[in-house]
Amino acid sequence: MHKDHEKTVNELRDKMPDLDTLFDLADFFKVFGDSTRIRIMCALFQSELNVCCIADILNMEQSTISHQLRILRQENLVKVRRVGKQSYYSLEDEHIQKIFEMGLEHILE
Amino acid sequence: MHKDHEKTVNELRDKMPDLDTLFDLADFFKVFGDSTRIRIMCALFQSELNVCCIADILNMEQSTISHQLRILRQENLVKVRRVGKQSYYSLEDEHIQKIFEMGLEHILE
DNA sequence: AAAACACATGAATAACTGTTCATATGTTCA
DNA sequence: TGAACATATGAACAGTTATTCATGTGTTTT
Repeated sequence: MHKDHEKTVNELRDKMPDLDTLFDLADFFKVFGDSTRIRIMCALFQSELNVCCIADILNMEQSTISHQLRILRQENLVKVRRVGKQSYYSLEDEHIQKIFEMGLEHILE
Repeated sequence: MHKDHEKTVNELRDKMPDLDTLFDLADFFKVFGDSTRIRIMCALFQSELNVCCIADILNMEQSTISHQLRILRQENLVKVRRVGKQSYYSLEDEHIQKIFEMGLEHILE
């Protein structure tokens, strides 16, 4: 390894975001990397929905949906509104839809 | 389950993208969901780099980087340019940086 | 109060994923 | 041609993750 190489490496490394930030970012995208969660988010683009409704739409078990909603909650992608027996879920903000759409653009090229 | 509920469920289901598309989308985001790959992409935002250079920047083994670059290649996120012994990697398009930045925006809120 | 309902959650399991080690491929240079 | 170098790749292993089943919590209804 020459001096030049070493210099470039150090410069590039310094310009990168904190390691912690990049770890958090990976964790954030990890949430988008599962088809069940993607489908849940996709359903929520249209309207607020309760758990059993989501389970019906995706044709999956209520337990599965609940588990995945917990993960979406933990990463602040969805919020809950409790009304009696039911929990109504909706998207936290519109970043999510934009990221979703950019991904869609990419794969449809 | 009442009629109304069933109707809503069917309507929402119909408005969603194909299941195949959503699977592909999840696979696409899966690539962003690993810190090593995120760091590789992040390094490539700045300039084209060869494998050992990336390994140096991230302070990881060459083999690890090669394996992850293969995954990035398979999802069309990076492209390679061979020059003699070296393989120079760069980002396929600027969607990637936008998605990256949107994710960053979200987690820094 | 008891039954019915909506949802959450812990444990178990099966499948997947990232890293490492060893090694193979292909290129340059002496 | 042979040694050195850059990269790629297969196999193995450890760690992670999604789903299912069983059950718990909390709310409504009768």
